[in-house]
Amino acid sequence: MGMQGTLTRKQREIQEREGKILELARAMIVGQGYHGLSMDRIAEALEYSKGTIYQHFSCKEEVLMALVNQALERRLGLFRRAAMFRGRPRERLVAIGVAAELFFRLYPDHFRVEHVIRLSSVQEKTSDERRTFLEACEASCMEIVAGVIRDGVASGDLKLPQSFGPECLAFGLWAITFGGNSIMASSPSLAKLGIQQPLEVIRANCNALLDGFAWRPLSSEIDQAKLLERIVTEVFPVEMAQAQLE
Amino acid sequence: MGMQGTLTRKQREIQEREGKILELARAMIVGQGYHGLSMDRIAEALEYSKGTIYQHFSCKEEVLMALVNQALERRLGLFRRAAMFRGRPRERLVAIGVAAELFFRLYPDHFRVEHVIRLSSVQEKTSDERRTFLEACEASCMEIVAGVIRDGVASGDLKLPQSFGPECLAFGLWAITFGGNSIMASSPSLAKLGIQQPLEVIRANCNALLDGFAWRPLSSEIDQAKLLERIVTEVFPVEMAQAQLE
DNA sequence: GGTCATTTTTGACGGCTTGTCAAAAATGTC
DNA sequence: GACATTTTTGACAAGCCGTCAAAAATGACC
Repeated sequence: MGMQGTLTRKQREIQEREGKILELARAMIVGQGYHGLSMDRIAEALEYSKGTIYQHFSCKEEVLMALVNQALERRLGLFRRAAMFRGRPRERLVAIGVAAELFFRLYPDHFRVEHVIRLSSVQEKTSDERRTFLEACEASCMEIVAGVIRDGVASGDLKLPQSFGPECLAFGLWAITFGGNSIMASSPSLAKLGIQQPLEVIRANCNALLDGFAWRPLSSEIDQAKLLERIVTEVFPVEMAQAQLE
Repeated sequence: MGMQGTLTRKQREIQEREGKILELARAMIVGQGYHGLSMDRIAEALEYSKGTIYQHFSCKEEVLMALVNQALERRLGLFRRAAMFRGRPRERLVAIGVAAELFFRLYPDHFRVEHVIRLSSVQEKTSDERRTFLEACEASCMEIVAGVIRDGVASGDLKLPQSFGPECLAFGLWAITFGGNSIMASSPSLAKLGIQQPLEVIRANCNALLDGFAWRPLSSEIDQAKLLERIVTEVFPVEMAQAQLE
């Protein structure tokens, strides 16, 4: 039997099946939460036996973790592109903020899945490999943001207090966006609390946080609408078109 | 049979048992996550039959929701006390920040439980009563914070941009603290990412956010150590002693 | 004390889940 | 076509949730 690429037909078949499993698993989680993810039902729906499914993933948690890895990888890609935006450091950081927002709007399923895993007890049963991948993604994201912040300091636009490293500010932005998105996803009555456009509010709060460190140019010194326009057209033209449709 | 208070002996017994169930359930969740919470094992450990447990809570989710209600009530209490701190509005807000931090440090189990419920699909199966209680707690917390912010605006210390209500700022603070705590609880390698003292970092970021809106007095104009000292001794003397011991 | 309606408790049960593993089927090589 | 290897299968053990008829405890009344 001839080789095509480096994989046999069988191996390709198996890879394809793994994709189908993950696809279905994500739909299950998004539809009915982690509780709704059932290995039995995956097997039934895909018309394989349970044993076959367990050949791919040694347990339920492993399936979830694989989904999370996909999600983190995807976001990391958006961050990487955003960080390459041509502009002053603070503007590049805004671009990363747009990336985070796009991730949430475009792939809510991915965010949902990430949200689920932030209960340890799930992580504990997963393989070292996937766990270290997760840590690596987290570290990379952090590094991208901290890098831009360092650029800001280097360019003289920003001066951070003693004992408050770039990572600390990166953590603050991370906390706002992750926390904000989490609350959005889990507190359906936000509008009743007076928050009509949570994503815009998150963006404004991030801006205020940066203003708090007097990072130049201040948000008031920037034409926000114009900047967003530039970011979208230069970095995320395709994604934004997609987001518009929803 | 005489009455004592307004409850019969039996009714008191039942109430006590409910307490024990919740206590045990919390320990299970904290120890092994939501997945580790088992009605069967509760019944076994408490030496009652399952039916009896189900007399108290109609399903697993209801148990979890009861725990969350306890937690939210507790935090709301801390917030209420903090908001009564005597000082300028911005200082009162710092007091609320201390309350949030204390809640996290003193009752990590409660936070953990709250964290678990922020995956919907759990909420869906719970009773209306408990769900509305949760919403009410959330609304009260929001109202307390927004109230202090309004005081800041009224006193002239703070000027918010058009179309950015007090609730929006409250949401920002909520997002930072909830997001920060969530990340802390689920990302054990924070130190590797350069965050040694996450709680202090959260506090600093909150301060920066307020500085971003130029809320007077700015954090640089305040003797932070002294202010914290005052808050602790005036509002949370007991709690702080407890926190110290850990 | 004894009777009896009401409340409370019990645990076997059905139906679902995860994860295992020996046996069966498919595959590929010679 | 025979044989070694890989892949798939599905019955199985063990665990879970939630139900419900039957059993036990309670308490009011005589």
